[in-house]
Amino acid sequence: MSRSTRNPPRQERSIATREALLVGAAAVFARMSYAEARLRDISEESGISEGSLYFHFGNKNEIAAAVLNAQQERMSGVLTQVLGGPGDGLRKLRGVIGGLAELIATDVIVQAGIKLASQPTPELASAAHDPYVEWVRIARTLIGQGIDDGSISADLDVDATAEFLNAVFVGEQVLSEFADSWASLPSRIQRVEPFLLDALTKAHRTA
Amino acid sequence: MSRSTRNPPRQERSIATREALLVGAAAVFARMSYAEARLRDISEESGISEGSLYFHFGNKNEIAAAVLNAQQERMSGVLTQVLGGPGDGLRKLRGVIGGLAELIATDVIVQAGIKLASQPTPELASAAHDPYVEWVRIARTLIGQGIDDGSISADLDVDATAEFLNAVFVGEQVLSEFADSWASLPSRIQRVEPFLLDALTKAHRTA
Amino acid sequence: MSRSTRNPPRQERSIATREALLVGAAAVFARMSYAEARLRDISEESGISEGSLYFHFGNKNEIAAAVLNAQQERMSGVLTQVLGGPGDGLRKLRGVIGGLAELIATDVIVQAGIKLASQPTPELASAAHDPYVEWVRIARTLIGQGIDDGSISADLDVDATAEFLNAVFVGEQVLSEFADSWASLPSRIQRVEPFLLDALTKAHRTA
Amino acid sequence: MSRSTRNPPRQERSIATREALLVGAAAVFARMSYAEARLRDISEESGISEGSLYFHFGNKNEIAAAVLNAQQERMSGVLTQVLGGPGDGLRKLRGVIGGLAELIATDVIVQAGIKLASQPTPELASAAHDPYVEWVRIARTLIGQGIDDGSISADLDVDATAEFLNAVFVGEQVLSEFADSWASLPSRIQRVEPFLLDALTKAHRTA
DNA sequence: GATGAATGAGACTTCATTCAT
DNA sequence: GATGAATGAAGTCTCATTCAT
Repeated sequence: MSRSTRNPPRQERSIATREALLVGAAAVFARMSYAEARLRDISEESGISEGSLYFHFGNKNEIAAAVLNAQQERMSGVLTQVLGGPGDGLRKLRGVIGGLAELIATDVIVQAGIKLASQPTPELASAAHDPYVEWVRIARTLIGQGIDDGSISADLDVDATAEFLNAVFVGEQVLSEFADSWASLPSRIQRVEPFLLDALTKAHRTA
Repeated sequence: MSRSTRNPPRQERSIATREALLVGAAAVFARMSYAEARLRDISEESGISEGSLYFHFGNKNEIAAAVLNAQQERMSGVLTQVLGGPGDGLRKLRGVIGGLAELIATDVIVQAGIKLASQPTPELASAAHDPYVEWVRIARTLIGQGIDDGSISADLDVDATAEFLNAVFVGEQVLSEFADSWASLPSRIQRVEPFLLDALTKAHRTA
Repeated sequence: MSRSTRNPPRQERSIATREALLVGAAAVFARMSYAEARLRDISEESGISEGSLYFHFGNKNEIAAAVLNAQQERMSGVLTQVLGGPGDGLRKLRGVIGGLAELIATDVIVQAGIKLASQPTPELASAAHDPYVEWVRIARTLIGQGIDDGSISADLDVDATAEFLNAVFVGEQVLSEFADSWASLPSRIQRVEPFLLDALTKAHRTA
Repeated sequence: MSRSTRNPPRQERSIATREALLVGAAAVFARMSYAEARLRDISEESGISEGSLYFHFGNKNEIAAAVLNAQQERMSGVLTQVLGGPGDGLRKLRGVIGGLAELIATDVIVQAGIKLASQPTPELASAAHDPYVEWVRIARTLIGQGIDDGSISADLDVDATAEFLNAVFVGEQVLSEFADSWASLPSRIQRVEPFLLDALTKAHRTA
């Protein structure tokens, strides 16, 4: 029996340990606040000892930072994929929203990132807010693109519309969190989608 | 100067101490999570000793519960006032949203309640969610009323519309919190109000 | 209506308060250790506020000292009465033991004193042990007297016999305390009395 | 010098730490009440940090419970040894008393157990009283045995005699504790042994 | 690389004591 | 004389972090 099939080489083992810690930490941060989460919880959730945690991460703050980085990567993955795909501005915008909702509903690392963002340690504030900033930037771009290609109503204020979309999206996230069921996010989004479509495509009444 | 003018009687003094603790605690809970907040922070913020805190409240959890109760009362005050006032369903709905936004923007106790609601201790969960439940119930009522009196489009799904309004409202709260400025909430609401009006009054496209 | 019938004059009122505190404190010290007993317990037991306690006694230690003094007085009362009465040495010895057992069974202040003696603060050590010292001194005296008047066996070692009696007496106190029923002390003493009588009156085998 | 001789392996080290805490705690509980004993005292006495205490025991109460368990084991050890040895009922009874007195005089864990028994926390009450119950049960058995084999006077009431022996034994424990010298217990027992022998072997006068 | 065990800073809470009314 | 209210010192316990094996 070769060692590599039964016992992975050190480097691989180490990577697997790190990954287990990351996922375990995400599971913990997804269900309680950063301050409430104890390293012991992460250790139990991941099956890795607390001591090992300090081999892979500098301290509690850094493991949260690593979760946020992983979240950023996964969200970027979805965004990149949708943006590179076919369709007009409106279609892409709906695709982005749906894709992110799907991701949030299923990926514990993204869920953890969202919870961490609502109560950031000063050191984490920037990492926690970056994903939101990126998503809003992309929403703005796609609205502009949609106005150009005619799929979105031309009389819209781009900034106000982006903020509006963001508010709905963030609000639904919080509400699904309250309901203790991130899984409900996609169906929630579907339920309010008619309102979003109306807002984006119908002529807009001035206040 | 008579003694009585300088030192208020015991009973008043005690009530004032309790109030100072409540407001101080709210200020602390409004800027950090329940778990992060130390009794020492509350003591320093309120100018009342930690020992006294335990004369007025049973423990840390109970002072948070008291903040949530105070929040509930203040929100009910606004809701009652608007609901008892004049106007059709749509007007009242806008009044309620505006009134709550104004309250949230200015009242530290309400702000603290909102933050506490996003990371409730099991014991606090119910108290923390009650204000949301009440607000949504009222939104539903007013939408129905608006449909009856013709101020709101008749083809709307009452539940979906209430959820949509709630999502926007909750989302704007979170965004203003992220921006470290609750004060921005009323203007944020104003900025998205055209979208809300459209959604409530224009004929609604079926998904 | 004269004040004195409805509201006792200050001095009497004060004495009554002090007495209530003393009895209340005894009731508390009789059921828990000095360190466990809280001033609040004494206040609740006696119906007198904690603040008042500091008008009548200097601090927690002094109220325990006052309980011990009161115990001393009551035990002396019993001893004096029996010693001044009729009878030979043996009869008086039995009278003292029975009298003290009766007192311990019924008087909460004496019970408190006994418990305090088993865990004395340094400041209380002397006051707590005095009653025991006095009782043993009297036992020795009475044994000597009994030997002289022929009611007690002449070949006894006075000191060893006094220690033996003391051990039995102290042991029965502890056992009735364990049984959570000081009231059982007199019947316990009666049950072992034959052994005591034998020990005091029969010729004694040398070890 | 090889490393292995200087630092014992983890498992041994851990056991040694637990033992040090147990003995240190016993030393503390032997000289002050459970409520007076501070974790800091135990830490200083044992040379182990307070934090470590919570690695080995759940809380202050559990460490006292562990002391009581250890006491139980040691007393059982002595009892088993004497009971399995040679001799008639009287001889074994004297052996048990002497053996226990010796143990109490020298073993700080047993001393601590005795003090804890006099002021038990509700949770500890049962564990604290068990050793007494066992000792009395064995005394009863041996008295019966002694009556059967003729070494103890046949006209004795077994229960009353056991109670009497227990009272003397408990009383001497308390008295040696008062004298701040558990070491005096064996000689105290020796001093009153003639009375015990008389009580057990001479014909018994009815009350 | 991994981990069991140890540590100390600091959190929440209790309680004897004081003081203005 | 009596008391409600306030205080701060000190106690128990938790937990991020370290280190020898």
